[in-house]
Amino acid sequence: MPELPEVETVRRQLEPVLLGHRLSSVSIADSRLTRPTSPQVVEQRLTGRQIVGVERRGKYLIFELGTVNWIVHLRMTGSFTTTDAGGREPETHIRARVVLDDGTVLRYRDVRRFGTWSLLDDVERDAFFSERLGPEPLGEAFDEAWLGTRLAGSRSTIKAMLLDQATAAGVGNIYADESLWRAGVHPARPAASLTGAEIERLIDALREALQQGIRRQGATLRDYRAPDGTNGAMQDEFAVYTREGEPCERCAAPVAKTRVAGRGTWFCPSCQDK
DNA sequence: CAAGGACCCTGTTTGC
DNA sequence: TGCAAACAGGGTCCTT
Repeated sequence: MPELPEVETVRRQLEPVLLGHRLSSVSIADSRLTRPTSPQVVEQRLTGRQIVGVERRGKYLIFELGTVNWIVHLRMTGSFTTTDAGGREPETHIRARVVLDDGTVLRYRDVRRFGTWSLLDDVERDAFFSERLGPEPLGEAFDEAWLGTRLAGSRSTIKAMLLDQATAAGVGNIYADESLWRAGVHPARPAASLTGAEIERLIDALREALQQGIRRQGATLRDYRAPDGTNGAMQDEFAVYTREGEPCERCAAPVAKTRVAGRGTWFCPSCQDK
């Protein structure tokens, strides 16, 4: 489940491979990928373009192609792999292939076919992001004033608010649970009940969890792979996520699993305040 | 109108 | 043991 750290890892690996190169050929094997646009139209519009930027916004990858932006969301099981790197990449569920002008082959794999590719010009892109994404949690705009205002006007749980991409772009199930544990806040707490001190702690906790995820090149639970084919290592450092029954490393109480905001949720029932 | 649920998918896990 | 049902979850759309 690629979240901000996983997508940022993908971006950092793809940037040096793609930047400055042209797309010699593009073939898309899954018509779902580009809906509602047809794969043929997207193939034709991508082919021959030069990649002048490789960016990320929330969980979206943005390949800047001059007059158009190729925007990719990996959703649950999407991944890019570059070949020539030993040919060890999986052969199943390849939904698209891109060949660069230097012969590099970029493969797009997506078992569950939830991922999306779209082409937007700069105006469309800005509108697309501004109407659904809040600030980058690692950026300056994500501060106590912003989060405090959002939480104060909410009647849902803090976990649901963290998962809302309009609160902080790029947070998913893993980093929501990990940051709430770091902050010592129970995931089912009403968002509006957090104190100023808790909001400050949560901002720091979220940033730390995301930065740790980036340092560890993301978390590989099942499908996620970096473009060079390697696994992330963040799953080895989870404090609570998927660790039901194991001792909390802060207070030794067993980690509990429950369901919050419709998602599997792991937390320490002893040191995350209800 | 905010909030919760269904849905899209397919491979894996669970439960009878 | 075998097989069907449940589950996983990001984002969108629909309902409450």
